[in-house]
Amino acid sequence: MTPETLAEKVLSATRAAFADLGLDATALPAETAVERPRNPEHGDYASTIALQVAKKAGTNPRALAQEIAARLAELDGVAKTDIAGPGFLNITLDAAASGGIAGQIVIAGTAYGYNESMKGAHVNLEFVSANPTGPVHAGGTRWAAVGDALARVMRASGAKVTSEYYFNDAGSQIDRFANSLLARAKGEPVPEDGYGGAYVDEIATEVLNRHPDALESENPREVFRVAGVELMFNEIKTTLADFGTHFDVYFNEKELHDQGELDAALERLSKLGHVFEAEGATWLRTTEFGDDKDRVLKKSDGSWTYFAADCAYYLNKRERGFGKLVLMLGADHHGYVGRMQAISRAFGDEPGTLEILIGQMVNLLQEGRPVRMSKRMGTVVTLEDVVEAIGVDATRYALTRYSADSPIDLDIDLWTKHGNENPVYYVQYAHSRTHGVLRNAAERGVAKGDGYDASLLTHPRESDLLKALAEFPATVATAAELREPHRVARYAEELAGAYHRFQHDCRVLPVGDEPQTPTGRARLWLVDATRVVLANALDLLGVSAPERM
RNA sequence: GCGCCAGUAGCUCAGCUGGAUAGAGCACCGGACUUCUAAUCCGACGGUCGCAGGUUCGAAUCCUGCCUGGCGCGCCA
Repeated sequence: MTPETLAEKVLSATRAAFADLGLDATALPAETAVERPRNPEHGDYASTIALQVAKKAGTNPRALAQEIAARLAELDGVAKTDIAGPGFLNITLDAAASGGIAGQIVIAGTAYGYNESMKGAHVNLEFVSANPTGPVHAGGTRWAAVGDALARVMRASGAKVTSEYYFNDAGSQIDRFANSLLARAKGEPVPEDGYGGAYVDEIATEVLNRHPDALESENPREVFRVAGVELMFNEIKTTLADFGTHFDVYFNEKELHDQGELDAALERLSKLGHVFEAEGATWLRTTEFGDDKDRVLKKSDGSWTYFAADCAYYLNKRERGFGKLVLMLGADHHGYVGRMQAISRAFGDEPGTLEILIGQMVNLLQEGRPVRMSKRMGTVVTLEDVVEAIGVDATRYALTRYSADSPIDLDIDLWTKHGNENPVYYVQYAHSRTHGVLRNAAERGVAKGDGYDASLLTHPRESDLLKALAEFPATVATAAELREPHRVARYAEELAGAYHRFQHDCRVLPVGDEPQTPTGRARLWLVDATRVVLANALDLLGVSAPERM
């Protein structure tokens, strides 16, 4: 029995109790969940439903819990029910009922964990979106990992997700980039407002390799701009691909200009009555929608602002049919939240149509000291640098195991350790151990068989492991709903721990020439189920699941 | 000044969107290798959940105020 089905049974038992007691059924929630009590004396699962609804229904929580418990106790699979404290409902399952999950998991395979909590949602998920003026830096790297994991987690929860990267290869940032390339190609220092760093030299050299006559051409700056942007962007794309992050759409701001979409957006906003002229410029009255100041769409010199393109891009996404737009920004851009939300409201969309996730900064530590980052000095830490230092798996894992709300101190020394202090190894090693057992079983001709007796899985380590395995779909659903993929990583660590403890205490394969026992066979199913779930969890994070380490 | 985020064990962080005695890893101390890979496991130590109020059967979690730290507040992109 899964926690989900048990929760449904708790709810229907409560409904039945309400009917029999003549209570008002409108006090009942649409759905409920059971939790795993920390204290094993409190059973396998606990429900607080009686505490939650008793007051609303005008009854005593303990008495109500008693009624619910009596009905639950009659169900197949429920071994025991108890009432504790003010009205906690503690439920103990039969070993056979909780052990069945292992077989279900093995059969479901890679599909286990899939849930439909976001079914029907059509999501546009935008992240990274760095302009091609330099390599992806540490902050962008965080989103490359978290955004990709979030896309996977949402898809595993039934949502249709398009991952998208928005960039501009024509703005003044790019001009400064082009000027920097040109200066370095001439052997001059980069301009005051230019970009420093070794990559600028490398790109400049590469442009010269491809266009040996670039400096003598009619418009050298233009040659460097076009070729430099292309080289830079290819490098970014390659780096992201090597990192395992895939984008469905690379969207260029230029397209909005070329298609006249800024004018269209302006017209739409004007018709809606949110645009006004002042000081020679055209403004959007974003303060009407909670922004702290109104924003300029068209400057007094007639040119568009970047904000105007944001409006057009928003409209473009909505017209492509997305009902939910998720935008991931670094904390250094959180000042945009107010105006971006105002765009959404100005177009008449419901609150919640646009969701903006803010990720805090990433600091790199080495030998306990912060690695100072400065674009000007060229000491910016890039995605490639981090990957080179600690590898793709460790980087992705390190960036996805923390809540986006909290700043990360990424300790290079810790994440390069091949030991249990490094969480990614802890999880991957658990996975590889399952393969080890299954490999040994195969070599010795010990078969898992077509079925097993779930009631034999009664060891505390076995029931802990089973309960952990059963939680996976709910973890994925919660991670998707809350946009918090770090929950999957934390879950994987918990599951890995439960497995390590199980394998330590519970012998799976026969010792020496002893025959295979029914318990051993049931355990083999449990090992296989753990293999499936660890692999699925790591896959959601984009981290590899090695069979040997 | 205003806004966003954070403050939980010595350190790094979880805490299942209000539940039972607040957890994990690291560090430190003490144990388990004749192994299914010890990249593991077990035990011990360690807390005024920033502070003060409030909401209720019940608060680390929700509300208000304050303190501390990070980030941000352009007709820049």
